[in-house]
Amino acid sequence: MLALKEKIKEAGLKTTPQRIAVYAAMRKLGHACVDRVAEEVAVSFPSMTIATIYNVLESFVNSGLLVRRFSSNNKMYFDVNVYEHAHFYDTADNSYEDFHDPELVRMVMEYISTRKFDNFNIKSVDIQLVGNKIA
Amino acid sequence: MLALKEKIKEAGLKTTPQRIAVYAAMRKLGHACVDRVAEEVAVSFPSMTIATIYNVLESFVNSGLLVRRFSSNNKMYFDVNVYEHAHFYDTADNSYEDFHDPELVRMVMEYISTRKFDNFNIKSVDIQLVGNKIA
DNA sequence: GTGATTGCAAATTTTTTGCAAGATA
DNA sequence: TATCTTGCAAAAAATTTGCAATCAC
Repeated sequence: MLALKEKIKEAGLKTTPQRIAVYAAMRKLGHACVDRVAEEVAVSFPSMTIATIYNVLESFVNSGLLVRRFSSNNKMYFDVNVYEHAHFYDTADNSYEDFHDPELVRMVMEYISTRKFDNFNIKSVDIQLVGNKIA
Repeated sequence: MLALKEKIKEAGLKTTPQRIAVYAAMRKLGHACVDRVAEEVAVSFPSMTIATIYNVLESFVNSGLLVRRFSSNNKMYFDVNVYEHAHFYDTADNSYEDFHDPELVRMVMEYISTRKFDNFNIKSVDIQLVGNKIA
């Protein structure tokens, strides 16, 4: 529990019980949409409102504690791992799974760097392996 | 205009004026969200309702005339180019631009194919170069 | 003619907003 | 204590639904 507070403080945010609860939920979930976070938070903090969850998630994104993910179901998703990495994306349930493969990211970044894009400033590269979990 | 009808028929769909208008709009726009399509369609077909636009877009996705794109602003986006290709994604205005580079896609696919994923069936790979257009 | 498609209106889902009350540093 | 954060309630934005009327083949 201390590590959670530390991370929030480190990010330059005040450590409120609500923020701790949301960050703990994200630590547990890894990737999640808002209602999934709400569901998880409700276990230990049922009085927390959905507006606060939105507030907290946004403050986390703005301070670099979470990153938003790309989705194809018109909902916000967040990732607790903020370093650049690839993902599996399951189109059946819109879930993510990390694909930890620094070599792949490095290879793509290196390839990109050989190209000149004078009309676009690339900040990151997002790679998703799209498909479905095998039952 | 004939090519549009042909494509729709080819996809196994009845060629209604509404579908032609939506497909023409997508051909012009390349990538678009629903309200952008509606705006474009309204020029030539102002009586068309938003529900029909959703219907048509969905029928197009189901029949392979369009593909959905991943976005980070909780809205549906569609791509008129259905073959696999990478994109620039501008986080400032949530716009896409094609990054036609078959070599990149091939390289990543080849790299992926050297890995065994026995719990995930990969259908496609989505690569987005995330950043901002330079003014 | 028949089944698919459209239009409409209402509902649902997801996200945002404004502001008063409360908590943190 | 001053400022930031939370809770609430309402609104806005985006998508979906049901059904009757219309259209394409």
